[in-house]
Amino acid sequence: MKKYSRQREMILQSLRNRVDHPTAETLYEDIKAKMPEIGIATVYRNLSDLCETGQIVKIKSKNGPDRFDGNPEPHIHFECDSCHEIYDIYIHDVQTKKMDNEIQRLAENIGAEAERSNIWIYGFCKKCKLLKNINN
Amino acid sequence: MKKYSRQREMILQSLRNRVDHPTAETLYEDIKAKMPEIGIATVYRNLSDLCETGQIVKIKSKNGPDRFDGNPEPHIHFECDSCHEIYDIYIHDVQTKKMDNEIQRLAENIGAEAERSNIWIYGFCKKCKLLKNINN
DNA sequence: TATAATAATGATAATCGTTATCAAATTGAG
DNA sequence: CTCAATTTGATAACGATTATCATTATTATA
Repeated sequence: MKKYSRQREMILQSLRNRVDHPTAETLYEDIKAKMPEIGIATVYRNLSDLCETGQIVKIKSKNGPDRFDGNPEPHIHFECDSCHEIYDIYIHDVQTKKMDNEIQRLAENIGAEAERSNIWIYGFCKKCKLLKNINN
Repeated sequence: MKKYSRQREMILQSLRNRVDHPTAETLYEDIKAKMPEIGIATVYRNLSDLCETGQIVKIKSKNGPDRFDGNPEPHIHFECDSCHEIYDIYIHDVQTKKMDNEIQRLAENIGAEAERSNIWIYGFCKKCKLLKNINN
């Protein structure tokens, strides 16, 4: 039976209080400020647990260590080709439903049943797009 | 200046001759049968090179080592929740264009410019869907 | 509230996938 | 064919993550 732990709660809250998608290491350093006795293994262990219960989401980075997303609600990720920052894109229900239908039809192409989907978009973020235009 | 190598060619062809998405290790074992002197470092090195030139694509697996896809043409990946097999979904030009427009609009939500996108669908593949129905 | 069972922790060793190093072999321009 | 540049294969090193395990924290129950 699963027991409460101060550390797990702290890890969850720390992640939820951020808008970015930190690595386990970043989160560890962050938490050590408030909870100096915490160990890195505890951070990895709980991040895994929280993923399994669906409270957070693990993100496989193109290169470098895994990242974590404190928002389990389905949304789209955008990664900038220039600054490599990851942004969330939220869409309204109508758009979501449309997207889901499209996804479902795509799965049917191979006789499969779609449960979830994961969409990544790559390109230039607002900031880097502007910088690019200034320098040209 | 880039030079030809028997090994790189063998790695590319071996990957292209498969319909699955093998790990570097699997590919290495596969190639050793025909080219016993090849080293694992050569496989990793060339897979990286081939990715950089866009001839193949690296796939970040949810857990376990990276996988490689010999088909650089844009397509959608489906991963089965039950057997974890990865399937390709190809879509026709009309569907692709529609999808691209949708992606472009999504990026505009955060003021970004979409260059590429990557879509993963999860659920039950044809085979596992059938098995599930039989057992219930 | 005290006890006891069980789960979680933190330190650190071990593991895994991948990359770096480097002497020897291969490739290709002249 | 020669020679410079690139690639190779063996293996050491690395970084991220997981496993181990004695100690500590949590919680059900007396």
